[in-house]
Amino acid sequence: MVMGRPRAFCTEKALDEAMEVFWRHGYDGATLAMLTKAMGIKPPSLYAAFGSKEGLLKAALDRYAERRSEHMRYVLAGATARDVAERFLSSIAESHTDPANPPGCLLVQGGLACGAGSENIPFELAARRAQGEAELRERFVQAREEGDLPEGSDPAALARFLSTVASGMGVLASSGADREALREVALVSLGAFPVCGAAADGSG
Amino acid sequence: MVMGRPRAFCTEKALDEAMEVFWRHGYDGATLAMLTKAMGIKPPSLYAAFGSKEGLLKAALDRYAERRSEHMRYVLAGATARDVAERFLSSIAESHTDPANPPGCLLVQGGLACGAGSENIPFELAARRAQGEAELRERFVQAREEGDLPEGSDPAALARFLSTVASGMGVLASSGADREALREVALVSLGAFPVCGAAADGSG
DNA sequence: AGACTTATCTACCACTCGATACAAAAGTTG
DNA sequence: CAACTTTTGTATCGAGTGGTAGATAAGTCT
Repeated sequence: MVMGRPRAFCTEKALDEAMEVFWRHGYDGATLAMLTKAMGIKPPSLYAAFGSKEGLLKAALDRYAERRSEHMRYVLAGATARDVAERFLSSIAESHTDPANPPGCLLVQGGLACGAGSENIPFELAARRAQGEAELRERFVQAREEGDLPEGSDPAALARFLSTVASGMGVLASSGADREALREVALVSLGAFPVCGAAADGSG
Repeated sequence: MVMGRPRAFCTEKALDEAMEVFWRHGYDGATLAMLTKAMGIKPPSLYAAFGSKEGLLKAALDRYAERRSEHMRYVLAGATARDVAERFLSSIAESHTDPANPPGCLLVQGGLACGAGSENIPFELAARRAQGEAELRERFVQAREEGDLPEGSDPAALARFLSTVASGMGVLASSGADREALREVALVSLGAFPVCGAAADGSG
């Protein structure tokens, strides 16, 4: 074991609590007092473990990404591109209204606009959102190579569309929309997805 | 004319400047120092005119709503429901990437999550977003009565879908996406909209 | 003119922000 | 045991927060 006094709190548990605070109040709205209270530790412990408030956010985002990667693995394992889209949208509808978490998506709630001194936070969150979109895009590129998507359809555009709807659902959920409302949006959105074997010429 | 010393600044101009600050930094991120500097006035003048920081936001939101109502009048004047959807989405793509304004939508950028003392701000913004959705819904209800929408289609669901995509496009634009990207999303989204005369049974 | 009303400016309030200095505590290593 | 290393709690730092007191300026009223 390493030398020195052992840490008295569980890093993962503390990160989960911090994640919830950031999720509910955004980066700027989350104060050190909120965070330390939720995590059950004092400021010096927080700074020793995570370096700064921004470092704590990044650690929480990493943990958030771990959670989401499980969902994405299931989503990307869909048999067809349309399956993937369906899984993606319904997964978003469920997770964004999971009563175990604050409503919406941490990557959206975390902060689209921040004050002086935290201008890079929105970029950080945007980069993480873009990663999810990239995963979808790669899957759709593969799908098209396998003849699973119509010739005229654009994998990148479809991935961006789904990512955009997911962000919108995050906004909707944070406004208090219930799970059924998000499912409805997911269903309508799926109508924009090209059907395997059908034409996608944009005329209908 | 009313008695007393006349106001030395133009309320509308000042509100436009305040709007931009809220738009770019969000409610919590916008400080009094930023606001007064942008508006070209001192704190006492701000408080005399708008009562509080929250009062200033609401006044800016009212002004924002005025601007948007012009767009919505054009959008709702579309001949068919699909016309309305097309106008709505392309209008959003343009306005959310208008170089004259910060990217995205004030009603989204303003604050989805706020800190202690401004918990009601997200509700305020959500209510204003919901108003746009309601306008679309009423227009689609009318469209369906006029036989302009297929029997199986749900006006409320379509309005909510469009509103959700608009929010998502706001998030996308605030991440730095260019106008062409938003147009692409608008085009794909339109594919989810039922075509007048076609069936809408959700089977494909 | 002089009373009255409203706006503006300087200076400042109490408070909270993120972050830290310092010493005591709790372990490991020799 | 003593030397060393790391964490923890108390107490606080300087900077910035939203908001305001009080004096002065700039108009209208009689």
